[in-house]
Amino acid sequence: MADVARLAGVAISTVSRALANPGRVNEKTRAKIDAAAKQLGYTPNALARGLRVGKSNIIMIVLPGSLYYGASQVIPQVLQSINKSLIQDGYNLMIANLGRDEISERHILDLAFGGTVRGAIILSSKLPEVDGRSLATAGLPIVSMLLDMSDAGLPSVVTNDREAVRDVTADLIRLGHRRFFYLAGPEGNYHDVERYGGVVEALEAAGLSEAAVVRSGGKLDYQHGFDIGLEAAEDFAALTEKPTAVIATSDDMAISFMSQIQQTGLKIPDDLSIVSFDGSPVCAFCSPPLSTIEQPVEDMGQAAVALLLAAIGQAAKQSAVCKVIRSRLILRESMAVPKNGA
Amino acid sequence: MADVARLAGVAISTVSRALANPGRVNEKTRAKIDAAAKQLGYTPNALARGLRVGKSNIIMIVLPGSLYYGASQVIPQVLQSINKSLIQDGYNLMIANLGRDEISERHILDLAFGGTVRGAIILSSKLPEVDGRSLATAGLPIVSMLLDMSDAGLPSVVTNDREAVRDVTADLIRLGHRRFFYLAGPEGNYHDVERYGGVVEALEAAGLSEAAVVRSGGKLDYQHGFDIGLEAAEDFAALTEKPTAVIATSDDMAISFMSQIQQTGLKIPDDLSIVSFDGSPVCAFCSPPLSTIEQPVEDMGQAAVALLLAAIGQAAKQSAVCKVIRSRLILRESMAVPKNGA
DNA sequence: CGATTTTTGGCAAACGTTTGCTATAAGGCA
DNA sequence: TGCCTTATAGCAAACGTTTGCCAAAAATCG
Repeated sequence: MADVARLAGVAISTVSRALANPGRVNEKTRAKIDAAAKQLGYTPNALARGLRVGKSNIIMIVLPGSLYYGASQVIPQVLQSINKSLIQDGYNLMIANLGRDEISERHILDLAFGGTVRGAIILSSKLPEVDGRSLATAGLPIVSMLLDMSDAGLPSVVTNDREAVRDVTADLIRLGHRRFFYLAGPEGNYHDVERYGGVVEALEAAGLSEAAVVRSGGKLDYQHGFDIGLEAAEDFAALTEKPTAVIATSDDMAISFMSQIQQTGLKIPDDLSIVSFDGSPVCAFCSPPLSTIEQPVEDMGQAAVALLLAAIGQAAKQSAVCKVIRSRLILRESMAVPKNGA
Repeated sequence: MADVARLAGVAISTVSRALANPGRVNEKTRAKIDAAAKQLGYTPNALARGLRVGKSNIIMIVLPGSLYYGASQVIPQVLQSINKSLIQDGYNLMIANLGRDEISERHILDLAFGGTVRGAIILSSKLPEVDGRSLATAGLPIVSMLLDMSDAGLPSVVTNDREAVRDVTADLIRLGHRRFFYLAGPEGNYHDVERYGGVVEALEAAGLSEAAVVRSGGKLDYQHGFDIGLEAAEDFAALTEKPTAVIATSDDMAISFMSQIQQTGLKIPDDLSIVSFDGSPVCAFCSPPLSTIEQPVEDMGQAAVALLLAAIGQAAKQSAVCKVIRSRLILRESMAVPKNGA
């Protein structure tokens, strides 16, 4: 920086002000300084700035291992949209994987308490906590994505899962379906609770009882979506009275389930309608094309960043809001009026 | 840190030595210091350390936008395996998207020249370069992944694409196929050159001419894989003399192509065999299940990290090696002896 | 017990910025 | 010219570490 100052013929403090602050310096000298910096190929040292200012420009995204697999593309899309939004405000994105091991937790806490990161976006239900240090008490702005954790004081961005699944169940009822098969994610999981709740609400609204839906799965995590579908196909085969509509909580489940069930001779959608979650592009090319509820992850990413930057902006912690992004049903041929049987 | 020193009853310099360096302090006092640090919930400030030591512990991964889409899961798997490997050595992973815009390039250069990152793993064919600053001259250890850039002096990790596609083409020839349809990625792209080259090599080895293969695509980037497959289906329909085997350079292409082509009444694999690239899990559940050449991205990630850490370790730049990870053909029903026609 | 080695204390400089301060310089206005 | 406003210079402290140095203390050894 001293070199730049010398070349531009100004003081070192002026260079600093020109480069960091916006309006504190005359436009003419700023131009001179910029030119000098460019000529020298000078780039301010981010570590030094961060140290001096007491805050970094790095945001960390906490990803549970379970999100990594499957055709749904949520991870890449989330990362891309979040990174894009962050960059516009001069922030960088750092990845932090959260596993079941204490090491990954400790690692995340080190990042938080060590001043490396300025804020966090978490896609996990659990906040790392070990040895008395907890991410919740790190004094770090945090927003939760995918899961509503506004009760715990974290601003959150979620989709209207419950409503979406309620609507699509109502659609199925309207088509004439009366018996349902529900492919569950991990038991007790936020998404599973919401989605199953939506099914039940729709049933009740139509005067049907919860007995109209058979649950399958619930043991495996979403990352084993394909396996869940396969097991569900076995469960389905064992049923004496077959449901006519399937509601799957991920595209992976739906795809493997459908593939398996078709080999037993069942026709989709004539014998069985299927709808699932996530909006994976590949669903369009299944046979038959699969109806799916799109997760607007890009919008969610943007919203999460907006919330986080707002939280960074204001010192005092506001009350936690929960922003709901509407998901969208992509209707394809896998959903139809039940033709055979019943 | 001063607090920790006081509580442990030692000097501040001893605390520093105990926490940062390994062997410079007695085991007993180190334990005392660790206990004090834990009790106080102390975490060393990474920015300050980085500033003082002159190097950060952050590695940046440069991702081109084109990699983000599709069912192939390369991005998540690469990120996960790289991050996992890095953490074991105390490094963190930062994401840097490389678009076609100058802004993203400038951003990456700022990270490199501003001392934020210690090294980079790039999955892009182009090194950011603007205003005389270039990533190549940032004095940063860099390794290239997916693309062989050892000619340009970058240690690289790639798969044996050419060989893999040569082998599978030879398999197809052995099954009796004589006319081929090749779904290309972007023209001139490293992968496309390698893979197409493999096809031609296999043809020549079997005494067939390059005329035995019809190319389709080449205009769109891999991120539009599904579209490429759809267009290819049109191209295929227009052919008077139909090939009996398809070699697709991504699973996305193969999936949409197969879906489309089946609607014209063609049977797979009886009328047409298909094999593709990437090893997406979803291929197992296509109808028929799709043969695909698995990209061992996790191994590649590990290897890339190993290479990078080695480069960081030794000050002087060694000659650039190119590490080849073997890919694996997952054989499924989409490849068979041509039954009809011919 | 004295000699030697290992460990620690204490000090201070350094890393590259930012920022508050005062003082000087430049420019505009009456 | 004198006064006021605005812009910059120059200085110095601060951010939280690491690290070289030397001296002091402790441990080890013969």
